[in-house]
Parts: sequence; structure tokens; C-alpha cells
Amino acid sequence: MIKIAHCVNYMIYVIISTIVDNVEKAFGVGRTEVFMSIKVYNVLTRKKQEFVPLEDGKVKMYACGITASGNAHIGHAFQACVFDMITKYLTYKGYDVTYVRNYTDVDDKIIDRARQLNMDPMEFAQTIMEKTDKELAALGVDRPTIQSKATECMGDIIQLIKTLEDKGYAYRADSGDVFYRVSAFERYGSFSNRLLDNSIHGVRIEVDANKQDERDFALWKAAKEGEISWDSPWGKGRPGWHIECSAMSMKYLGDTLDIHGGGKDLIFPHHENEIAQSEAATGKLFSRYWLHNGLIKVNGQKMSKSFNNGILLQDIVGKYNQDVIRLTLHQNHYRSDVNIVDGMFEQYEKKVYNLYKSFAVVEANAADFTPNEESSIASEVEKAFVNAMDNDFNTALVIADLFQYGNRLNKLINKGQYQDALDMVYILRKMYAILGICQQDAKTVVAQIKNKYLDLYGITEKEIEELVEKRMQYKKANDYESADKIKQYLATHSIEVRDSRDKIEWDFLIHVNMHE
RNA sequence: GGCGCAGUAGCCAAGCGGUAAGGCGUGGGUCUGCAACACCCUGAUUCACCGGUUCAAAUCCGGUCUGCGCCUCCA
Repeated sequence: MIKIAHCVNYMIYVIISTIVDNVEKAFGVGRTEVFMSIKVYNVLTRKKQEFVPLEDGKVKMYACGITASGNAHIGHAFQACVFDMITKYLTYKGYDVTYVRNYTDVDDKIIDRARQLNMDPMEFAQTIMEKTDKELAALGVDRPTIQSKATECMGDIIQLIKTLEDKGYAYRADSGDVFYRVSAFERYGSFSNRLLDNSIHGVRIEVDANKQDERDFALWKAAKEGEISWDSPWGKGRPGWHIECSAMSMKYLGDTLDIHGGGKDLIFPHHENEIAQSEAATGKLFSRYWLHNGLIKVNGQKMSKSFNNGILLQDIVGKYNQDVIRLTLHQNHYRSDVNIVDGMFEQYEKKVYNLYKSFAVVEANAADFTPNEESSIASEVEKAFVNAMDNDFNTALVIADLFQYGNRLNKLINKGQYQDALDMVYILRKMYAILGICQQDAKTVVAQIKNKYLDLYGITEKEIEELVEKRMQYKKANDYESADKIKQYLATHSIEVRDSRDKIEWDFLIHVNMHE
């Protein structure tokens, strides 16, 4: 009875929705038009809303980058990959994107580390930035339009602090430090939802005696004896962290940005403070949209030094292929935390190996064909990609689709439909470039991963080939016992063989153990 | 204590009012003397729990529990 009622209700729904669809079509308000626009989750409004830049066709985006105080970790890479992906997608959609990402190249930690290493702090920061740039490039992260450094914008930073001081938003303490006067900015706390000073209870912090209000934060820090410093109207010193980003973003992008991004751990206090500084200085809205990426967890735990579970880029770049790391990072939505569990890199390594193996087969067999950009396969893939990405950059969906396309590609290969297969490879390479995936030479990737594993398993390709040849001889002589001994020996090195009529093929295994 | 996010199969993870995508793993199969890759099949009567709204809820509302993040430098 219930089921019948259920069905009847559903049929009523189907009939109504069909009518609605037809009405929409008749009036030209098809759903396809809705999908033309991009929807983004805006932290400022806490809503998913249509993305409309200030200036038609142009996007001004700033993302908080890295403080160059140590080796970059996978969390830094995630932030870089996310905003690289967003830049590339917006560019694909036809926007002219100006993307600024900063390096903080002077701060307490940098000064401390440099001192430990007996290095000049600027020089130390420089080596870190160069190393990080290389590591990010190895992940297919493009350089932003402008890569700004705090020390290169000192004049702009000082000017901004001066403006704040003139307007009564800043004061110089006896210590020589200049602080932002939070009480002067009424909206302070509204971005991160910290309306009153009630956030401080339950957490014990020492209040700097120089501050007029415990919420005040440093705009300019007076230099200690022998410390690196810059001249300013308030004496020698260096800028506070928050003011750098306000100054740099407005210097290159103007008073109002379209998108401001960064890790979600920066919402408070960093981004709250940036808003307070910038909007107090200009009287204008600082950024129309705020996008924050999630954080990295390792086996369900926060990545932190105390757990000793940090994944540094120097430990994974080179060890895993670019696509493997990108798949791991983009396999879930950018706003969610990425939980990297044991075996995850290996899982995607296996996928990447198989995918490029298929690419190689197609490219070898379809060398004389020309990819057809207008093919139904190409338009289907592109449409699905765009639909997913228009909805707040849903890379998780896009990657789920990629695995299905890989499956379909193999079917096309098995059927010998190389024109279709080539069209598929063509469109995958084109679209997934936005995620930094599927861009490499297929044969090279296959060889890289193969060599890595043969190395790991302690066996060479030459040795395998010789043993396989021997096995062939034994089989021809009907000596299955000896032939199987070779097979077993190869199996101990994780090499599996497959005999066809007149030849023996082999491949290595990638062991993925997802159990905890 | 305050603010925010989240709980979907063994694991990872989409869906965000119309009847549970995808991947890994598992188990079977095609093939094979045996057999890896690939390919095919295989999974949640149900989305932490309890109420409510609705013809219809994993999706909306209220409450409970649990986990996490931020409030101190943090991508």
C-alpha cells in the first residue's frame, strides 16, 4: 500500500516536472543557462553565490602564500594547487585573471632560523623561496601573475600604516611598535563572527602591556638590537604580518579585489585583520569574495610537528609523480580537509600508471589520426567537466569522472576504436590541464613509475626479460615445472607474467594496503 | 567558554528536497596448463541518533551525541 502511494506521488512529481521543463523551454529559460555561470561559496556571506567580478571579464585575485621560514609542506602545496586550479579554470571560462600570491620573507621565525644557521635572514628566505618555487613547479603549479614579496613592498606598507595612523586607526606605543586600534573599526569581528571580545575566554594569553586593547595587533614592529630593519616614520623596524597582505594586494590589484583566498586557518585573525586595515584605510569593500581551502590531515590527525606526521614537499616531490600528488589533493572538494591515509599515494600511483599506459597505447596506435575536437566524446567530457567546476570548483566530481573515462578508454582500445580513443585522450589532456593532471608524456611517466618499482623490488628489466625468455623455452619444451619456478621467483619480486599465444607479457604490482 | 565545519559501505569521497556518483580494497567471473594488467559482475533498503516540516528528506528545521578546526605563529 505504502509503495503504491509512493509510486503515485512520484508519478505526479514526474508529470509536474515535465510540464515545468517544457514551460522553461518555451520561455527560453532553460537550465543550461543556469550552468553558464560559476557559483562559489563566499565566506564573506557564508553562502554559495554566483560569481560576478567587479569589472566585466576581469578577475583580480589574491591568495595568501607562504612564510619562507622553513621547508614547504603538503598543506602549502594544497593552497597553491587550489588557487592554481581556480586561476586556470577562470581563465578557461574566458576571464582575464590577475593572480597575486605573496611570500612573507621577513618575520620572527625567519630571523630565528637564519640566526641558527648563521645566515643573513634575507638570504635564508631567498633560498627557501627558490626551493619552494621549484617544488611547486614540479607539481604543475604555474607562477602567479605576480609573485610579491613583503620586503619589495616596504614603501607601500609604510604608506598604508601612515594612512591608518592619520585616520586614527593606528597608534605608536612606547616600545616603538605601532598597533592597529581595533576599537576604532566598528565592524571588527564580523567577518569571522567574533562580534565581542568573548573569544578570549577559555584561552589564556599574555596581553602586551603596550597595547591599549588586548585585541590590537602589530602593524609595525620596532627592531631589536642587531636585527634586520627598515627605516620608517616610527623608527627602525619591520612590518607586522597582516599589514603586508593588505598592502601587497591593494598595490597590485586596487582597493577592491574580486577574490581573496588562503587556508581556512587564516580566517581569524589574519583575514579579519586585513579587512580591518584595508577597509579602514580606503573606506571601500576590500574583497567581494573570500575563498578558503581546507587543511591537510594525516591518517585522520591534524598535520603537526608534535605528532611528527608532517609531509614535506621535499619528501614526496620526485618520489611520486605530479599527477599522483595532484589527484590526492584534488580528490575531494577544496573546502574540505584532505585526509591523507596510508596507501593513498600508492592507490593513485596505480591509477596514474594505468591511465598513462592507456594514453601511450592510444598515441602509438593513432599516430596518423587527427583528434576531433567536435566529437561527441569530447563535448560530453567537456560538458560534464564544466558542470562540475561551475559548482564551486567541484574537483572531486571531476576526478571521479576521470576514472570512468579511463575505463571507457580501455574499452575503446580493446575494441580497436582508436579514433574515439584519441578524441578521448585529446579532451582529457585539454580539460584536466586545469587540475595539472594528464599533461605529461605518456611513455615517460610509464617508464618512471616502472623503474621506480623495479628498483624497489630489487630486479632489473633486463633480468626479467631474460627470465621470461627462459620461461618461454621451458614452456615450449613442456617443462611446466621449471617454467613455473621462474614465475614464482618473479612473483617474489612482485612481477607477474601473462602468457599469450606466442609471447609472454609481464608487469609489476603496486601493493595498496588501505586497511588501517 | 565563544565561533565555525563535519559525521554517507572496510577506507577515501560526491550528492545538499525526487528515490544513494566514483575510486581503493574485498569476493566472484572472462581469459589461462596455472596466472597479473585490463574488462565484466559484486556491495549502504539506507546516509550518527531522536523529533518536526513535506506528496517526497542523506538533503530543510529543532534537539542530542561524536569528531575536527579557529580563538596563540600557521596553507
